[in-house]
Amino acid sequence: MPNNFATRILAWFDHHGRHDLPWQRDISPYRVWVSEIMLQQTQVKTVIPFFDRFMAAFPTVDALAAAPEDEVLHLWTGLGYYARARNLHKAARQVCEQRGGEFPTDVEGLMALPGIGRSTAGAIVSIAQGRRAAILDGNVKRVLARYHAIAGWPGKTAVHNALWDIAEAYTPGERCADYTQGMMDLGATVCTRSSPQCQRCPLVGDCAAHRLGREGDFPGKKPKKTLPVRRTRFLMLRDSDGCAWLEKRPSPGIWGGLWCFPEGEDLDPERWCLDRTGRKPDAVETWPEFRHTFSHYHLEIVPILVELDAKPGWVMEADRQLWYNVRQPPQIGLAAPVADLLEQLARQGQAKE
DNA sequence: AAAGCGGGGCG
DNA sequence: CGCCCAGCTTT
Repeated sequence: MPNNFATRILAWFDHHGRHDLPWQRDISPYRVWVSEIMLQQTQVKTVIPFFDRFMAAFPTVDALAAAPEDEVLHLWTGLGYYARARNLHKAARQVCEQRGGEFPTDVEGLMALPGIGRSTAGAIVSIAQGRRAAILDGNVKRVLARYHAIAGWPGKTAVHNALWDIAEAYTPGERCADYTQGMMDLGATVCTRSSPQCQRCPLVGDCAAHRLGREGDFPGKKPKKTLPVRRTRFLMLRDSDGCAWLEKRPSPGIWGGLWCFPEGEDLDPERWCLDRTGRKPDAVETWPEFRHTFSHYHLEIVPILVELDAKPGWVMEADRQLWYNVRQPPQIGLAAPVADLLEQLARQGQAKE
């Protein structure tokens, strides 16, 4: 017999939960896994088109495992947190090579795969495999922190552990998949970060935060700190064919595995061009600086367009350097500001024609 | 423009 | 444990 808490969540889910999300069709561990990885740090509305494109390209874990990493990152371009894509790809290869394409069926086995932690493992076990397992994503954290008025920022180990204990206690053995989906839906649509719709909440009668009139105080805020600012130059070398020079970033690291312009704070475009091509640039144009913000610093980027009237004949390292043809874009992963600048270069090229 | 979101890896 | 990893939405 489910506990009272779970009973209310389930009854609410039946009438008000989301039942038509793309990953709720043709449920499988693979589809739930991909959706859960994409949903880390990213909202449902943003994920849906990426999920659909990803599934069309890689319908099975075998298809994903067989794909080149560049293609996986290409389909992740714009979604962010690219380590998620690299881990997804690595895990797919592990599942295929070491387990014949079968996913582990328990939380511990799933957590051994790169990119899968306790919560994501719980989601796969409960939603895809229909067995009892707890999750604790941002939505569930918010619901539980408010319901029990748990003080403190969940990033602190003590708060985190307390929330996990509660999550485990409420997770029912029956209809665990619906309960898990229901908790996520409740957090996403009713128990929202700002302006929660408490009158529509099945837990309103017992919610400690609501009773105190302090919904906004839970969960506790992350201590804020001012982000440092770093500066860099992007050297956009363009040849006579309109192709741009890109280099693959080392992995791990910022934008690991993605393709980017040569970049550096002290990079001298004239010097760089002369050193690499043996000739001076035919035109140099400094574009307006813009800011790109990471989780831990701001990056002020100055793009510098360096034009060559010829096609340089130097030898490339094919694995990590390429000429990007804006008219026939290769299937590779691009850092968001790089994708943006390439698009501007393409538009500029069109205007000239 | 600034704040908030948020899970997993790693040292 | 604290820090490292983006990019989107909300305010």
